[in-house]
Order: sequence, then structure tokens, then C-alpha cells
Amino acid sequence: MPKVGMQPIRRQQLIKATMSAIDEVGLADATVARIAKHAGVSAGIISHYFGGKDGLLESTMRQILNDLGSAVAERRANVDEDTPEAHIRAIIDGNFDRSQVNQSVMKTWLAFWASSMHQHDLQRLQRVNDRRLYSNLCSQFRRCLSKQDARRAARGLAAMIDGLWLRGALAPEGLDVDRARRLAYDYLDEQLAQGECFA
Amino acid sequence: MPKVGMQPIRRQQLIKATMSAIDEVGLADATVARIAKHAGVSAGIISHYFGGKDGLLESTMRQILNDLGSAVAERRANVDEDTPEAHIRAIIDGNFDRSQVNQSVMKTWLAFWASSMHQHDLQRLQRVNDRRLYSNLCSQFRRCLSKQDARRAARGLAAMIDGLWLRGALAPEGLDVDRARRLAYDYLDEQLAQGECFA
DNA sequence: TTTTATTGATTGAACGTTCAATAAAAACAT
DNA sequence: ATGTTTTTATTGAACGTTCAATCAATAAAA
Repeated sequence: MPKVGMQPIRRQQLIKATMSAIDEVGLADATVARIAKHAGVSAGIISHYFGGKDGLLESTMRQILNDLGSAVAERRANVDEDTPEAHIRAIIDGNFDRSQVNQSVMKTWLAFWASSMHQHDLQRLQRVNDRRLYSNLCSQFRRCLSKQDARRAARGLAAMIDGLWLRGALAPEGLDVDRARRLAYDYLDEQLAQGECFA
Repeated sequence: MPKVGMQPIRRQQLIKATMSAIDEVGLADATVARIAKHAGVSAGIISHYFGGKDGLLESTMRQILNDLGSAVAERRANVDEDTPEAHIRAIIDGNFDRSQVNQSVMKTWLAFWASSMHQHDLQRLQRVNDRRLYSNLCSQFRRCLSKQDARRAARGLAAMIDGLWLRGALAPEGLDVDRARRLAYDYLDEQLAQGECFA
């Protein structure tokens, strides 16, 4: 049904289909034919809208990172008290946001994580995201810890978040969001307690 | 130079070459031709000794997991006091063992981690390993924490270890082993402190 | 001479990309 | 409204490439 203004619709549709395909068979077997089938369109359309398979994959990763960034930003904008604890809790919540904790999103992200080790464009995206998490955590911890302790706490919490996330992606029973959040909160509280923070 | 008794030599050689190839170009581009080139042999030999590419990949992952298991077991056998803290420290040390913290081993492991989501044989290996880490931690924590707290601590520490490991694999500067170990130790101490452990 | 190890050209399947053909909506003309 | 042209969106078969696997040929040890 050719109509005008299909570009944004098809792009979104194909990005979603990419995640479905990766969820179903993994990145290695997510061929353009299979992705197109998930979207209910022809294979040729991928090159038309994304210049090629690589373009589609990069756009898909970019979308996942944007969604994560939005989830965190939204929660941080809605904190009701301007304390380090509230902000960091918002960051934790954002990272375990429903949109992120979804089988197909998790599998897709982990697949990209692995391929970002060798694909420079994906590597760039992944590092921007990593640094954002770390520096956000660091600047909040800095409000009640020494520079050195803040860095240590930020590194530890970032590792905890990614680790919970990774194990959740691989566990047969999936990720228990509430339990994961509680573990991250506990770690946060222990770090803040060390600085006797009253901000 | 065809000699008798080449099988174990070639198998080891090809497994090592697989890790090198994955380190160099990633799992997706680690073709049998490239792996064979790294080993300095012909491509056909892979099917001869491993039945095919899949067999080689599975053997490679199995070797990495075995090395990890050995590193942990060795350290645990050498603890000089039979306390939970000493055992768990040994487990942490084993997981950050030099043999594991090597660019090519880390990249290979992460690549397998991702593909284990869709390859059943790799998934089996990965889960056995995951459960071993969790249950080892759990049984040690259990010596001074309630069942519920022991599980919580084990889940948290396992996530911390994997998270540090993952971020180390992706970081441009690589993994800082001492810093990672210290973060894991700190988490361990905090968990044990909650149980007022005197064992 | 027999056995064991290894090679590398060949084969067939699978993949991403391309592009001429097609179809439907939009724009225009009557 | 109605018919005609133009524009936009989409298809899917064909093409060239890449890869893993195979196997007859070869070479070195036993």
C-alpha cells in the first residue's frame, strides 16, 4: 500500500523486526530475509531505507541506547528531592526500566555488546553510553564522597548494574527486576553510608 | 611433517588459533580459513579433528571454562584458613586469574556468552559454569548468613564479578585486575559484616 | 609397503545487494 | 467528479561473493 511519508514508519518497523529476529535466532542468523519477513516486507527495502544491513543494525543499537537514555533522564527529572541517593536511585531505576528489561531488547543489546568489540561504529556508541553511566554516577557520589571514593563507588555500582543485567539476559528464568533493583539499592546504601552523607 | 600422535597437538593448536582469530576479527569473521592460517595449517584439518567448525568452537569454550574451573579449584585448595572469607576470596581470585584476564580469552568468552543465548550446546556449558559460581558462593556465605541472606549475597557478588569482567572486556584500557579484585573484596566484606561472622 | 597426517581445489548452499518492473497514491487537468 | 500523468513505495528474481565441508591426491613416517 504505497503512501507518502512511509520512511519513518518503515524504519521503526524494521528496527523492531530486527530485535524480534535477533531475539528469535540470534544476531548471527538474523539475515535480511528473516528480518524483512518479521516486518512483513520485502528484503530489498532494507537497503533502500538504511543503505544496507549494517545501517539497520547501527540504527537499531542507537535506538536502544536512546530509549535507555530517555528512561534515565525521565526518572531523574521526576526525583522529588535533590539528594545523591534520589538521583542514583533514579539512574538505577532507569537502567532497569521495563522497556530495557524485555527479552528481545536484552538479547539484542548483549549481541551488540559482543560485536562492538570489533565494529568501530558500534564501539563508539557503546562507549558513549558506558561513560555516561559512569560519569553520572560519579558526579552524584562526588557530592558526599571524596573524589577517590566516588570513583570507586561509581565503578562498583556500574559493574553491579551491568552484571545483574548480563546475568538476567542469560538466565533461563529471565531477569527479576525487583530483586535486581534491591541489590543495586543495597550496594548504593552501603557506599553512601561510608561517606556519612546528609545532603 | 606428518608424524604419529598429532591429534592432541593439533587440537590444542587449533583451539589457541581460534581464540587468536576471535581476538583479531571477532567471532563473526573468524572463518575456518582464518583460524587455519593462524595455526599455520590447512582449512580441511578442522573438520578432520573437530568434525566441523561448530565442534571446534564448542571445544574452545569448553577449554576456557575448564581453565577457569582449575584456577578457582587450585586457589581454593591452597587457602590457609578454612573461613568463608578465605574461600570466597579464593573464588574471586580465581575468576580474575591471569589466564582469564587476557585480551584474547576475554573477547572469546564474551563472544561465546552472546552466542550461548541461541546455541543450545554452548548454553548448557555456560549455565553449568554460572550455577557453579553461584552455588559455591552460596554455600560459603551460608556458613555465616541466613539462607535468604546468603542467596542475596551470592547473587550480588556473582553479578559484581561478571560485571567487572564484562566492563573490563569492553573498556579500551582493558581490565585493571587489582582494582577489580579490591571492589569485589569490598563487597564481600560488607556482606559478611552483616552476618557478624566469626567462623 | 602400509599407515597416518595433511593439503587445497572443488562444490553447493546461503547471503547481501541491486535494479528493472510494478502498483498504488498523489497531483494535475478537464 | 472523472480521467490522466507523475511521483513514491515496494517487490523479488538475478548476480556476485563468501563460506564450510568434502575428498581425491600427496607426502612423510612407520
